[in-house]
Amino acid sequence: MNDPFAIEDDSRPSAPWLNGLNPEQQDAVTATEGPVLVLSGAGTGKTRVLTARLAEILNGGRVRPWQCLVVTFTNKAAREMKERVGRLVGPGAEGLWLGTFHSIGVRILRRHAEAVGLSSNFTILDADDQLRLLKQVMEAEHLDLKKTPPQGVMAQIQRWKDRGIAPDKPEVGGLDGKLYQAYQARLLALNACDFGDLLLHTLTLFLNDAALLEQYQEQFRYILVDEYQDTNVSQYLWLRLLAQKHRNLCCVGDDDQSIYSWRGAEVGNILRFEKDFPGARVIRLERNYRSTPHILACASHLIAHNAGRLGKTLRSGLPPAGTAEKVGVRGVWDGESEARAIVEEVEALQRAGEKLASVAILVRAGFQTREFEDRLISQGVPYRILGGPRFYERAEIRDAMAYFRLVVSPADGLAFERIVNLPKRGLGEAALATLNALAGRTGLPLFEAAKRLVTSDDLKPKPRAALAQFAADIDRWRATLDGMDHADLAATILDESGYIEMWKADKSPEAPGRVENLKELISALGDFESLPVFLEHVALVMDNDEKAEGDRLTVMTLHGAKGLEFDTVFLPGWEEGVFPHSRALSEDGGKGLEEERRLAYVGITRARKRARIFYAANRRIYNKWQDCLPSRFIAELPEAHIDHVSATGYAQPRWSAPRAVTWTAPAQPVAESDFRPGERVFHTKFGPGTVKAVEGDRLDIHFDHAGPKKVLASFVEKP
DNA sequence: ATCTTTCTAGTTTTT
DNA sequence: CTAGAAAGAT
Repeated sequence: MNDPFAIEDDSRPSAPWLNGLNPEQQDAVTATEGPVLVLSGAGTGKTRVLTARLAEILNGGRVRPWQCLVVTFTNKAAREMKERVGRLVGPGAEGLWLGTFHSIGVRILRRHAEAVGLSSNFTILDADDQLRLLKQVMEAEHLDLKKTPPQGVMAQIQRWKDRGIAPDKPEVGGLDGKLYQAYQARLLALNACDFGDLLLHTLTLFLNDAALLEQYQEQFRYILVDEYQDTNVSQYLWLRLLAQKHRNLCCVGDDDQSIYSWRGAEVGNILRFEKDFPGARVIRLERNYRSTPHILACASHLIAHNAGRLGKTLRSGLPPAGTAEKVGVRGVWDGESEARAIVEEVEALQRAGEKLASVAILVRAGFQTREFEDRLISQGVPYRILGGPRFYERAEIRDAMAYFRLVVSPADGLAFERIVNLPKRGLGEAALATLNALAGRTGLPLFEAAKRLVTSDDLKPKPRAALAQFAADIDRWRATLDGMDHADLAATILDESGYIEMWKADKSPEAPGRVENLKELISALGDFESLPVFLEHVALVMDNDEKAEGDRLTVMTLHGAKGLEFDTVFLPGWEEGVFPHSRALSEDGGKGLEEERRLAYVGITRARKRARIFYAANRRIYNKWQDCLPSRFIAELPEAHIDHVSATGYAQPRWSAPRAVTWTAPAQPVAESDFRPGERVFHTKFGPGTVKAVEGDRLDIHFDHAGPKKVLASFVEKP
């Protein structure tokens, strides 16, 4: 991202991190004192500014690295930042507090766990464990899990936690509130935290202990926050507390790229920054160094339809290039022809010498990847699909991890329950009920209770022997924790427990893959110093470093694409109901629609050179054919910057390089005015019918066999 | 205790 | 339609 228009600041020759920055960027880097909000549009060099700012602060020699706190949202962002800061500042960055909100939260919480009723070796539960725990709580309350779905209750609990509301607050009420309290009590009893707790507990800690808060406030003289538009209330409160003393808080974000409100993110945090931090400076980064002017114009025009923005206008910071293509908008017949058309274009790009790694297909929802995968396979185009179940979320990995967890911490009841009968040991409901009763009566962890239970005659001989064997195995493995190499131990556990054998014997098609994953898990373990260190890492960093090997096309969701960029981006499925998604449309007050529009904005701005939008006239959803209307977002694009070719033929195909692509209109182009109510027509899918009403290019047709439907005029022919 | 049938829901998912 | 979960059958 070199800026040809950058003004070199000669007065600071000793600040190489300012080299090549434009004036706004320099401003954002050097305004180190006081609250600063950096509104950073897509492709405006945000990460660079953040790193340079850090270099500015650290190299000024005013502070030690451990007095700086840098918070990111993803582990990936934290990793990248660490790397870049290391390169820019070198050993001067040693000791910096840099990490995700959650990892920083854990770090603080482990030091002061007792103050919130935990001990410092607490376990961190993932979504799966959380839900199982809540189910147990609800079953204990004799609730009908069908009438009150645990997922719904969990969502409410999560919402409270996201908003920084502890279970004892007055806002917490109703059945959900009661369950929240019970769930939280269970977590404490298990010495466990869920993700929300990592922030909520830290918040409680600070609020209950003014001296401790003061200590951290004093320590963090400079605070930097990335992706500020994605913070939830709890994170916001956390930041506000910590920044109160020195007020050197710099938040970087883009309200137009806030796409996680359904996960608790509050755009409001960014919108009200100036009110919360009086005297805050707001710096706008609007020079985009990524996309062509056509792409920028489309993105800006589209996002301008949202109300309640802070307002930014992206301008190109790139030297003008006369050859830029307009943003392509293509109407196709159905999902299959959409996949065919896109893959054809991909192949043409490939022939023209483009790298597949610089091309992406960005879909709204996961199910859309399927038709592309089919087509890419049949055409032999190398691809990777991102966003499936993540490595550490796979059942076999979680099972194996449960074994490790139980060996490391015998009190981990959730791990115990998960694997006690896996592989099958003949320990069913009856045996577990007996065990649970004992654990409940004595207050012992399940594993301890199991050891006691097998000394009695409360179980039948068979399950009793099985349970005794299981407990003995776990204890035996634990005994070797210190002496044995941890990767070897892990392999031994999976072998001797019969777990890996279970999958090897499994005849289902996915079983071999699971065995492979388990082997990968063992080898990944080698990179860590011990089993406990590995478990902590996995709990916080759920992703497995994607090895982006070979030249492959990427297929992923729009959400997954945030922060990435590609030369060419294909955006399929721009139809009402798909994108914007119907469920987002039914949300209150247009909020959902605006977020969908931001998602569209994110999608378009991923493209450097080429963006292609597709919409289909028909789509099969749950095996039912539905006719679709083009997304309203298409109408919101500026005509001068798009090149719209649809079956209606009202736009000229201006297919710029690569040339090899031919556009085939699925039906005979017919001018829309040609149809009159009462006229007989023929539709390739629905057969013959009679026009009932004409609405622009949409026709209400009563089909002889298929009944009444709304279809586009372009897909209808005169008989 | 485990296998089999029946039912239901079905966006996005940084930690 | 179809995957996953829960209830019923053996």
